[in-house]
Amino acid sequence: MSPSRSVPRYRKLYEILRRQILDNIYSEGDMLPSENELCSLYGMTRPTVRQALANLANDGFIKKKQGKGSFIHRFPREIGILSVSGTTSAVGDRNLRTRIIVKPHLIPWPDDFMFPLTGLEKESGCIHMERLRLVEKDPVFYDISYIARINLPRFTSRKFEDRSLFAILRNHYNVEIKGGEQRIRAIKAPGKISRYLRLAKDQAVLHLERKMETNVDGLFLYSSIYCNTGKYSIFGRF
Amino acid sequence: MSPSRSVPRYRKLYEILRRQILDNIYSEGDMLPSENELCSLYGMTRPTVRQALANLANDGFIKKKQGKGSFIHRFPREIGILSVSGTTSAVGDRNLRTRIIVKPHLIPWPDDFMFPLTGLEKESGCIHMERLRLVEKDPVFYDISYIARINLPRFTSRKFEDRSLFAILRNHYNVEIKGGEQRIRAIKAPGKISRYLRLAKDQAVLHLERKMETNVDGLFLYSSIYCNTGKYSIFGRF
DNA sequence: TCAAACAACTTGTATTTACAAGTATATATT
DNA sequence: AATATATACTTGTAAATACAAGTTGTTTGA
Repeated sequence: MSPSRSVPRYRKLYEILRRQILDNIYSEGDMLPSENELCSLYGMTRPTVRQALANLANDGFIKKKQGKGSFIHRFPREIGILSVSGTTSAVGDRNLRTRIIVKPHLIPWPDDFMFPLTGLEKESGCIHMERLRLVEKDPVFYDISYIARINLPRFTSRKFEDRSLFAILRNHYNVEIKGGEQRIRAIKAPGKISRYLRLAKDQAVLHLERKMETNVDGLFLYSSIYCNTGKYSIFGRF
Repeated sequence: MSPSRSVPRYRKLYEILRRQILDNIYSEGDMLPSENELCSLYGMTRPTVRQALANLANDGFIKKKQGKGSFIHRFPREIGILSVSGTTSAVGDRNLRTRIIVKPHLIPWPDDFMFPLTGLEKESGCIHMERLRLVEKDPVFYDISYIARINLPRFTSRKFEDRSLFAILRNHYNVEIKGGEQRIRAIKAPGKISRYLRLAKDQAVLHLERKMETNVDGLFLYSSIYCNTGKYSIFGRF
């Protein structure tokens, strides 16, 4: 009956305000309506409103000041070095394009994988893909992804050209990244990657090995990312 | 009169549980007492207990499962790549020592500083220090710090040998890191730093430029960190 | 024996109420 | 006019209460 089947009210208010902030309804430093105003606007009580605001503050969309109000903070905090939405937001607003180097296909897991795997993951097989990401036509990231084939029907036949891997996982499979861990090194890139990134002789790259947890139990995403930081540097908030 | 002058009750419970977790009272995966048990144990109501638990979950100390309970999660999420407590927790439990290369002293701000500065910062002058950090006797980090001299009396005369810069700021000046931003590159280190880090010829290092926000209005901490990732890699959770 | 239903736990959501504490403005006082 | 003071806002903390929803073990029934 109710169109809101089991979506909490504080969550709905969170989404509404988040949408408004992302759509530039407010500008940097603007004050949100006060908690009491939000209460009457959306017909809920202060604890509910406060939970929504706490989440927004936690995600870096607003900053709260006792006695004053809640203020817009333009740049939401990112998770990890690169944003959860993939590498997209890490390089700002610049034009970012993706070239598939190796289309998603099933392989056996590599022998000495960068992270230990569970039994379930080993049994499920591994979806592997490699993508080159270009910023303003300069190759900047070489991204090697590994995903266990757990509840991902028809995954290898999807088109990955435009939208990011994360967007597809989120929209078609309701998979969301919850957190993860990563190792970072400055190393020399392998020859093949070195050519794709058009590296100078002896030029080092930034190498990330990441394991990402999802909301799906037992499903993790792995990626090995090589970054050419010669022209663009990786930027992140925390 | 009350020894708890203005420290909220949920915060106290947070500190108690955090201390217990850090002191290994529980082991990985253990269940915390239920919310109702915590209520009667510490004489507070569920909303108060829940606020403490929410903060713990947010900091990565526990994971909550509806219908089951709150479970210990050994590794708290870090802020940024390296932990807020400095580089200490980024390399795990290994023996980490600090050598002061350049003692804290007042300098004019560098001309082309890595981040834009406010007028107040420029007027206040800059405390500068350089430290070499060794993991198991291997030099791994070369850390150059810059702090505006805002409300930091007798700062340059303190001893920085043992405790970290962050510990001193926290304990003596009530300065806490709230967030920040950083740029990361893989580059060749300058000669001097290359020698301190005992780098091989042409070996690249990871270079971080960080700006950290604090709870003090207008006070930011800046650091430029060079990491030798040849032997140890930087590990982080998010 | 097996399976469904129930009961007893857990955390999640939400309301209502109250007061404390920080901030800014208007007002009265000197 | 300058300075206190009151006031009306804001967010912060905390209680008491109620029910929803997920999990687990037990009891009941076939």
